[in-house]
Amino acid sequence: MDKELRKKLLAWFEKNGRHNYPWRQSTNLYYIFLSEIMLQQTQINRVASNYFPRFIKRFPSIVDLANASLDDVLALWSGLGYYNRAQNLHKSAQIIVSQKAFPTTFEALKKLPGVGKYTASAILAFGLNYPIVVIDSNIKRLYFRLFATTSMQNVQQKAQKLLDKCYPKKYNLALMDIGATICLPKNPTCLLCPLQHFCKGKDNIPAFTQTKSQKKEEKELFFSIFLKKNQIALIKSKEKLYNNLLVLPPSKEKRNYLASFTHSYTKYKLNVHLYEGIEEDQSFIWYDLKNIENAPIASLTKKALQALKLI
DNA sequence: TAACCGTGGTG
DNA sequence: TCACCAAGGTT
Repeated sequence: MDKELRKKLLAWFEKNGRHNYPWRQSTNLYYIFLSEIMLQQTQINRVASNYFPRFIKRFPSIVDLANASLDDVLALWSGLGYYNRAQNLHKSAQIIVSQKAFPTTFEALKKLPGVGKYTASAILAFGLNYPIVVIDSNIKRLYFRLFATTSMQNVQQKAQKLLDKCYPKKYNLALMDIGATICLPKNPTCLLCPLQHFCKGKDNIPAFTQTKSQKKEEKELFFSIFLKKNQIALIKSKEKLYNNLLVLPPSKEKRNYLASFTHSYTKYKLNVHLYEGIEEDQSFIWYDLKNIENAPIASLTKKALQALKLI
């Protein structure tokens, strides 16, 4: 039974797998590593069409990345979100270069900052064709339905048994691609699925589908705008949010109102208000507006500058 | 362990 | 329009 499933899976993958992404056509561990970090909780097309090629062009090798400044890495990451990933990517690159070899064991990979259980196993399976079970959210959803369970322990056991130890890379990529294109969270297209005859949960999809709903929380944010000779005052954030990025200074006194806009992320719905700055601070970093494309800033900051028609 | 970390696409 | 969500990790 398992053998037949694997055969169907591989046949489907050869024909229908998403083979065109650049990191899939390479065995360069740096490419695999970079793509895995970038793809965490991020839409694949944004990575494929923009950020991945941009990074490879600017930092062709892991040595180039390790030697770059954090500001340059954050600037290149600007707009992609979850900026700790960029900082951990940078740190990990430095660790790997200092060790003079790319780690090739699960334990060594998982020690790298920003590399968890999923990423470590993905690098082993996709980069080294190492026989290991890979479980991301796509594969988890697929396994829940295939095995008709909602227990991760159950999934781990059954997945270990099902794993194709001859073709682990293709096997895991196939499951991921089916999860991403067929076994969707809502309205999966079971009729197109090569595993439909093996799927124990296909007649009761909702029972084996986890949903995460979170209540929105509205927040008001106030920032100060200081302008001087086509330069704007920014500060280096030391908060968890946007840590080490350049952000607008917070506004305490609210006198000369300039503009407002909204910005949403995870459970937060932000109402952002911009006021004319009053008192300058020594911590200000005066940044050339015409060079803002190369700045380590978040989308929120860019939106503010756009609301003021400064960029 | 549950909360937190971003953003833009999508139906 | 807006809730959901996308190759998770850290604390």
